[in-house]
Amino acid sequence: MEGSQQMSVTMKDVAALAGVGVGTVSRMINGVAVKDVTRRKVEAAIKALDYEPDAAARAFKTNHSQTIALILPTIWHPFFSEFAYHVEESLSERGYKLYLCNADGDPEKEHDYIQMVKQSKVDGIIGITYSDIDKFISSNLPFVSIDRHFSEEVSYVTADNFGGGELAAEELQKRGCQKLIYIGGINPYPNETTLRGDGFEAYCRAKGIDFDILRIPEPISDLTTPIADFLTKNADFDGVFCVNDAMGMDVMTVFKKFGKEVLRDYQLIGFDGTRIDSSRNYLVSTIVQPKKEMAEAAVALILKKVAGIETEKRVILPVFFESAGTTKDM
Amino acid sequence: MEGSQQMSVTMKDVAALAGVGVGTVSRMINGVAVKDVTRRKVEAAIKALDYEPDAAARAFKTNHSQTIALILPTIWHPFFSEFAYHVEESLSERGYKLYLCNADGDPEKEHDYIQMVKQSKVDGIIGITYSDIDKFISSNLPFVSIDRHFSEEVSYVTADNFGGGELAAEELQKRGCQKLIYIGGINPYPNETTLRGDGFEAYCRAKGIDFDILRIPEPISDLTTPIADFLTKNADFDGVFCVNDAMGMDVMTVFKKFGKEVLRDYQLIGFDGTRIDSSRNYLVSTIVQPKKEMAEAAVALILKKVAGIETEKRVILPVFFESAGTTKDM
DNA sequence: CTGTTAGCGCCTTCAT
DNA sequence: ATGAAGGCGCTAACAG
Repeated sequence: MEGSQQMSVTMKDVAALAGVGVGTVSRMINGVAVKDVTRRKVEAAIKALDYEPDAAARAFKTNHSQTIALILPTIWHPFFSEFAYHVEESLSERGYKLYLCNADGDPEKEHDYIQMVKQSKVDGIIGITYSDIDKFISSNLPFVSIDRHFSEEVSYVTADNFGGGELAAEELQKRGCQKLIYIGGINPYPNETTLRGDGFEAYCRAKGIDFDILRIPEPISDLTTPIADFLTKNADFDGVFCVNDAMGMDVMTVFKKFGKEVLRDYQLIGFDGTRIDSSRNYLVSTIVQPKKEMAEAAVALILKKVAGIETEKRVILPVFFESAGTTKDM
Repeated sequence: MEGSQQMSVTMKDVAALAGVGVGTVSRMINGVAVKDVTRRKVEAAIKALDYEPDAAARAFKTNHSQTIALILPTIWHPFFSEFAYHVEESLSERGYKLYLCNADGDPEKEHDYIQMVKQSKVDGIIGITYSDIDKFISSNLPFVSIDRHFSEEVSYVTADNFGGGELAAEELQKRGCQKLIYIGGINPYPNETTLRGDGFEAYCRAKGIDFDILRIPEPISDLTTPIADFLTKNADFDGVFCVNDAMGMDVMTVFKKFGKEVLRDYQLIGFDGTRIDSSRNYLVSTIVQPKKEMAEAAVALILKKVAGIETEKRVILPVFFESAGTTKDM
């Protein structure tokens, strides 16, 4: 680091020092063909002046900010933070920046955010939204949705939720469970997670497995009451599949109140593949969503759209099972 | 939503329709006093045209992007993601956007990021960096550090780590522990977390409590070996304090291999206050860092600096204890 | 209080 | 392949 320049040095300064026109410098920066001797002169000037292109000016001029907005319910949740981690990594490798937007599941906040990022000339949006947002997305702003099917215009990336539900039922069955139950939420905005229960149900029916389903209306403030109700009619289960890991952990806590211990009285499988760290174990046995692959697929899609390239309408990625202490070893 | 305009409408269009000069429109947007009748005309025109100011143009012109960059090791970690959540919330309330930067603890990536965000005219940086980064921060870019003391120029926000260490020892003692141990890491870049062990040690000495300390060099790839070594000399402990919750969970796993069960054979307190969700329980008994308050303090500091206001050099926030299943009830 | 105007740094024709 | 010049949308300084 030499002396820190007071005023920022512009392309004009570089051009002057190199004895060329600003157009030439601009072309160089943008990787357009330039004669070799010229290139060297300009490069020397850039280094001498410690010139850095002004990203704000370029964004202004080109209407491209090299920025993608990620809108999600809350980064404070392992699934979203892991997903966001991979999105950010993938974007930064390509020279893109990331706006982080927590919408808290609030449609109004989501709308405000979309307005805000539109004004900021973001190049595109990756969104995990559980509310009805599609009408706010103008068709000319590239948008990729996660876990949510919008109109025909919008591409989306999702894990194989239906297959994951089937897989969960199968893994419980393989471990000797006789009576399975599924516990999930239900809310007015349909989303792909509903398919987890559907897959579970389909598998049970196909294989003739005894099962039952509990869908609790969201938002869920109290889990104890609905579960207590449910247990009066279904106390004999020995295998539990929950719509996600967090629910699974809560369910275990509630079951314990009713004298049911995991492993001793039942086995449990969650969904997501939640862990607090890349090097640590899953919190419960779980159907793992391939978050890294999903993130990379989302980034690939959005950048294609930014570039004006036609993309596939949807990407469905496979899930897999990981045992982690709430199912028996085989 | 009316028809979507093809071309973006500019201030000039608004001015023309309202029959005023562009300066007037600009002033209005920026909240400068305007005569009431004029204001109404302009507001009408804005609504009629569905005008939105171009944030990129403003950033270009003013050199302020209303954006703060948050640089942290990885968002994929509950402490950072909770912290980031509150930072984002606090910023968005004030009309600021947030660039999320995962540096992975890599000094070079941190450096690249600082370059990148400088070019993008971010207004300031909030950084949680565990590497030696201060030399890259030019003094004219507002910077607030978390958990890390840099030069005199840089303000920082931190929890009371020393007091937290004392508190952990006290809570273990109150619960009847006779022989305490501390387990933490140690690395060449000094940071505030070291104070947790120091506070623990100070309390034990002051109260005449039997204790021992294990500091494992980072990065820690294997916890079993150092703990096995340590246990040969210190098998009789009944209270454990870990530098953070994640370490605490790992330590419990290792102890189990050696036949030591938490609660039965020892009690354990971690640090951070890790939970996967705002409505869920802590993963272990823990010294909770007030992440929301820390985030708000960091935002307040950085925005003051952006505004050119003198700020306090450091903010130290109090911690508190929360029991969650790895300590006995009292 | 308000209209007019000069750029901010860069990209992009348009000639050359 | 390159230099010159216009203008992106906005703010701020200046005149009125």
